[in-house]
Amino acid sequence: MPELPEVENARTVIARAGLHRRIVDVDDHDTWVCRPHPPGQIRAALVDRELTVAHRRGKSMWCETSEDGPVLGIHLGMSGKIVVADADGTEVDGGDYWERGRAAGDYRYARFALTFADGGRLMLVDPRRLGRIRLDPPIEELGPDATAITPEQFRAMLGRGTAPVKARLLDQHAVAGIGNLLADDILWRAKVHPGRPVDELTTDDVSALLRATRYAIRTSVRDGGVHTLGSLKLRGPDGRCPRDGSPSEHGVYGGRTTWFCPVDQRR
DNA sequence: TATAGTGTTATCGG
DNA sequence: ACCGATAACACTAT
Repeated sequence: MPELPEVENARTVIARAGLHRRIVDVDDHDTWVCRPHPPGQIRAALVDRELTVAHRRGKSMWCETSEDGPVLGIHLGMSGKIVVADADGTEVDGGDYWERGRAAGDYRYARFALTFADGGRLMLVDPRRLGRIRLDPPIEELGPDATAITPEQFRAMLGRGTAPVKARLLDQHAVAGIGNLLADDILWRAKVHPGRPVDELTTDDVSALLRATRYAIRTSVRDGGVHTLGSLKLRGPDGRCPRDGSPSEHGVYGGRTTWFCPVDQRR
């Protein structure tokens, strides 16, 4: 269930195991995941080419292809994973990132796959089909990547409007790469209430939010996931604030369940 | 058995 | 036109 760190891991899986291999077949029959492309369109565009570079911005990935081919956009959605397997189905890379209880070689949720000349495959495995594969994705519509955002860009991103700050942090057009758990961690760390309208943030709030964003993104990427974030302790009916031990509260902001400390994070 | 969910986007309303 | 809220997508975990 990817946040930015897991997407970066997936990008490295592609970079390690999916580049410079001739594509001989493409399974693009899932027209929901591959929308708006009709079946066969992505296949026709990729067969006999290779992936040459794997990029990431926020939670979106894209690969350049050989011979001035199209760009292949990959988004993992909420349940997608990249798995590279050998011709016999043995996982070569990405296979350690998997839900419990799956039998080895069970690719029933592969929604898209590239087959290489040696029979190996690169798959988007995605039970919920919330992931997305498309040609020439509109990367330029994304905000600056959360790992590289400058203070000026950060201030501009929060800038105008009446949106709850949590909703703005989740807006991939404003800043790319902050998901629900990272947003809660950033707000908790900065001691800002998730429902505060962005145009009511003080200069100190903005500074604290920038520092918290830097910290949360850096440490979660370093740890390979968001599982080490302190704010996770806020979640659930028995959730408590790791700083002061007070019971957490929750609500919906920006359409997502939000857990916060009512003592630290006042309106 | 019922409900919520680490994401995005089309659509609707103000 | 801009901004924000909501539903939908399909399956799993609790």
